[in-house]
Amino acid sequence: MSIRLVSWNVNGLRAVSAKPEWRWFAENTCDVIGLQETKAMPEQLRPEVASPAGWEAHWASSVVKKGYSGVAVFSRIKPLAVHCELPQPEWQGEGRILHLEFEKFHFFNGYFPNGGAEELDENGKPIPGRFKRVPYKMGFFDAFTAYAEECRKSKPVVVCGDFNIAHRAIDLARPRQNEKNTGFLPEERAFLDRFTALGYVDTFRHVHGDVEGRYSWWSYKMRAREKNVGWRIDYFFVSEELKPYIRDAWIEDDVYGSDHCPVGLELDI
Amino acid sequence: MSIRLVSWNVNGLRAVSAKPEWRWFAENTCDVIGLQETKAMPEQLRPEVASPAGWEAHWASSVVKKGYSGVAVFSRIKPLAVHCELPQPEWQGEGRILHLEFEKFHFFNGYFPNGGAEELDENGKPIPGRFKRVPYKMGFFDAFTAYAEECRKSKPVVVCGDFNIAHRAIDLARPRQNEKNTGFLPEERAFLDRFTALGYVDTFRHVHGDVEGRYSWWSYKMRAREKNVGWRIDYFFVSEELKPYIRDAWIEDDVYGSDHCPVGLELDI
DNA sequence: CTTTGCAGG
DNA sequence: CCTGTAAAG
Repeated sequence: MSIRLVSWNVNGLRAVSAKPEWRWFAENTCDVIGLQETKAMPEQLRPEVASPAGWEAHWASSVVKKGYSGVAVFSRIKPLAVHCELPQPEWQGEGRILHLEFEKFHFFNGYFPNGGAEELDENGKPIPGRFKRVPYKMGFFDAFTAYAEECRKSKPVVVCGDFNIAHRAIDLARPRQNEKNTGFLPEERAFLDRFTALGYVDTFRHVHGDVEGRYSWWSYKMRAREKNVGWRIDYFFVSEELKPYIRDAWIEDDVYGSDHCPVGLELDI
Repeated sequence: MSIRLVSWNVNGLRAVSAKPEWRWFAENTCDVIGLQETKAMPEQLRPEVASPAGWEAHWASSVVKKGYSGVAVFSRIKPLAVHCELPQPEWQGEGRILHLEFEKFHFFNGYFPNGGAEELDENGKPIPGRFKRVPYKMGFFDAFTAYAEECRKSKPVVVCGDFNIAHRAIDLARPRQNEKNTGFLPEERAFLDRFTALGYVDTFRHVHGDVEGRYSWWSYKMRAREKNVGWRIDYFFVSEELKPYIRDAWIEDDVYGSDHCPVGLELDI
């Protein structure tokens, strides 16, 4: 027995679900699908997208700004409980977290904040290395980690989604050029150091070791994807109690339709 | 000897000039082309669009809002003088009028104001028949007429462009349904009554009489164009001194690429 | 570069 | 419905 889970930042579910690439969903044989950046309320989608037969669908949508952020989880397994967003109002409203409690583990689907644009000084010139939303991003990660740790007291944890951080130099094509760009800032990388030190295992690295050139996001600019100038910022982490049960972890970089590709995890269970 | 002039509301010159339909321009054998709703500054266009070889180009662009309104005139004949906008500052800034003085006549290319959306009452409900910009539209027409009459003292006048008014019931497919819609309001139609009473001749009607079903604009909604549910709101008027010289006037309703089609005039001269 | 939102027509 | 804009990624 095994359970297969996949995660995909779709960059607009209305757009993706109108493309031929959306057959990815119909052809998918996994048990749980976490989507990020849905940028839509379910009622804005065709019924077969919002409520596909054979799946239970859950949504967390942005209420602070429409067409922004948003996550969804489709599951063939009925969860014991479902929670939208983090517990504190401070971190609610952008539709970033769905928490499904399954029999054997807590499952989190997260669209973690982007660091945003560089801050501008009084003269309107960008301040190198200072990004508008990095403080919010770091606070969000801390709040998430505290909640995950709390949940982990009852059973193991699986976290997937777009972390908007490449952990190590090996996780992006151009590490040196990006040391002062959000997504690879020292303080962002340090969060993933702390997170993994708590016992959250990067399942792709666990399975594939230090393989190079495997990414999950490519800028739409400069034909980055055809040159594989990418970043690995989409992850499946499991709390280390589940490490013995990791059967496989992968990156579906043959799937197009978004600037991200799906990533997956299979657990023996 | 004759001179041929055409007028086209392109609904975005950047968009049209990227479509195959823009071959209309390259294949055009006329002497003067007036465009409306260019929605662009010439420097935003490819050089062969902004400054086509063999033509003199003139532009009046909106300075109050970018990507809005805007007119252009391409001429194979060098004008004696060129004036942008109406003389009074009150009616300037939206890029609506180009006035080229030729040897035998004053030529005006106009994008006359749209009546806008219905005004809302205190409860946010639309007030039937009350449109936000109809007062501005009527003021603009009066200012234009005064200017044209002033110019007409020195030589005859040719006026083309999008008037955003259907003159008579015969000039739109659904007159009854539109009696309370801007474009066919009594006060708008009354302006064209006054304008023609001053001696400005609707050249299409002069040539074709009361022919029905010939329109120059179709809503993009409801497949109006394939059903020919249109309006004739694009005109060539000439002051009656030129009436003996009208050789032809036409509507190029086989030209696609905009919600309007071109209209044309040939004068013996 | 791409997806959203929105104004304007 | 289509063209522009802007914000966000």
